[in-house]
Amino acid sequence: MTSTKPVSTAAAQRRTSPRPQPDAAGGKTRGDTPAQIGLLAGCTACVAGQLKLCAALRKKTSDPAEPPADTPAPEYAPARRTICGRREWPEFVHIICSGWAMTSITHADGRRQILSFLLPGDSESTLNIFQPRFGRSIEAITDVLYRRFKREEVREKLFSRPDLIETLGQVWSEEKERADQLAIDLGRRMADERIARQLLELAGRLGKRGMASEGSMEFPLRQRHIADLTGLTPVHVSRVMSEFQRTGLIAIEGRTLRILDVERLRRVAEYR
Amino acid sequence: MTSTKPVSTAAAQRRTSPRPQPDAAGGKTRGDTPAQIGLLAGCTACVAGQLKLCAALRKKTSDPAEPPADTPAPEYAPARRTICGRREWPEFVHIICSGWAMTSITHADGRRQILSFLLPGDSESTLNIFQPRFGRSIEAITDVLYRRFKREEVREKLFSRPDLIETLGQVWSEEKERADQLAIDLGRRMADERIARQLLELAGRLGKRGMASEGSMEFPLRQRHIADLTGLTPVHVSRVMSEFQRTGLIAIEGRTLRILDVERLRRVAEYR
DNA sequence: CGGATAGTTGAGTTATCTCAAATGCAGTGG
DNA sequence: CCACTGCATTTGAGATAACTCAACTATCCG
Repeated sequence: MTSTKPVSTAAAQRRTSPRPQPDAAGGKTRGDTPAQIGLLAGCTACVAGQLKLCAALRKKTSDPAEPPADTPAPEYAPARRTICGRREWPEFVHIICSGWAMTSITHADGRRQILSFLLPGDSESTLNIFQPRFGRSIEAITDVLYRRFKREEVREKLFSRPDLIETLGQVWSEEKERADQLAIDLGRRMADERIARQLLELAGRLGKRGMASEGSMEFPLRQRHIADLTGLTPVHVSRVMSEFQRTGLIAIEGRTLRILDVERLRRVAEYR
Repeated sequence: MTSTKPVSTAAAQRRTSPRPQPDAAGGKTRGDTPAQIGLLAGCTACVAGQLKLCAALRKKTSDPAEPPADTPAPEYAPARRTICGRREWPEFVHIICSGWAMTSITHADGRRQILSFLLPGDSESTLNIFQPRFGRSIEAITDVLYRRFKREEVREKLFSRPDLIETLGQVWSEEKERADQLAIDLGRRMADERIARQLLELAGRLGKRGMASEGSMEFPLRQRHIADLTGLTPVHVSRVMSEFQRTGLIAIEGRTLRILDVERLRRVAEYR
């Protein structure tokens, strides 16, 4: 891969996408730089996908007519920046507004396991609300906008608003489902299956957010990211993905990934 | 279990502990056979460890003086029996009263991943409360007593009792933590590390429940179980555990496992 | 242009798997 | 009480998926 064509980086492509639309869900954007406001268009994606945790937290009551209140303004993190370090006591619940991020755990000897990629609307883990843990870190993959909700405030809201619990339950559920699937992948699947599954999984999640069409999607991940998610080596990821491209399953150009043959990719993903 | 010695099955040992004490948290035991009542002493373990989900669900209000109500009676499942099949729509939230069980996912081709061992006080997954999923199954490892709470009722209670949310949050949190740790183990650790860690983990969980002392514990797991949890082959598990025994890390007699050298085992568990 | 990061490819290594055979042990039925 | 069956474990030998090391290329960015 890595075609010889003049190419397009993720950043470049993002800059060419439609302009601001001052945040469909009505959040405050005061104080943001123009670039940041541009990124905020991602909130549209949150609302489009059924990812309502952020929206739910931003309403003071369950009355949908009530104007948004006490919403933390989005904050900006450039690609690769650590949003919450592993030695940092997580005082906040983070929700991604736009861009890609990830949560991971890193060993003393450098081995790293990515637990999840975070897309717009995702939170690092609802676990954090009740019992924050050391050792996990949140890191921006692309440029990212995110909101930080104070843990204590979230807890208070939770106790006073039953509807929030329902929403939280959905989010929790999805989160746990993905964690379990990850465990199966890591424990009982071959490298090609793992990678195929993660590509399909990502395509699905992006699709829900209107961030993918016709099997074509932004793909800012380095092979190192895929390796650390799937428990493989970057070298091996390279071999497998090259093979996928050689056999016409997928195509990668610049930072765009296209799934050329979903059916066949699904077959790879499901049966060894 | 079911050893030749008249002794030391899980059930037998539990029966020798202080008498039924008609269930510390006050649950009804009417209708149980004597054997089942014997097993119920396990509830003591639940209460001893800070595993209060079951206890919390069994109270009608948050007032501790209120007598227990509408508690489902414990049900019995012999070893190996499937408690909730993977094609079964999980209408209930299951909580283990005594014995060992497990949740797992099995592929079409037979590969199986155990997601978690369930000890007294554990639930298959709080995920079930909000969005039950197909594909998972719950299976008894030893003889087991468990309670089935109707999902709908649990939900209702949840919305009306904020204190329950706090409890649930704790359980979530622990559950997710373990799921994440499992992912790291599977993705980024060697076989001996994985096994050592699981042994320590189990020792810890049993310890909290007063089911282990001096590093000695009931150990009803077949090597197949360990293999399916750690993503290894039974053959390889055998090799590693034999090595552990040969080098004096652990000792296994009948269905009892003793950790002989915690320090060294920890070192194996943490640094490759 | 130079330096850094990302990906590709080859060659040799290794952790773990597969297959297979042998042993032990528990439960069953005669 | 014994032969028989089935499961769990052990052990050996050979196979393989994935790893490591290393060199090379491509791409990005100042």
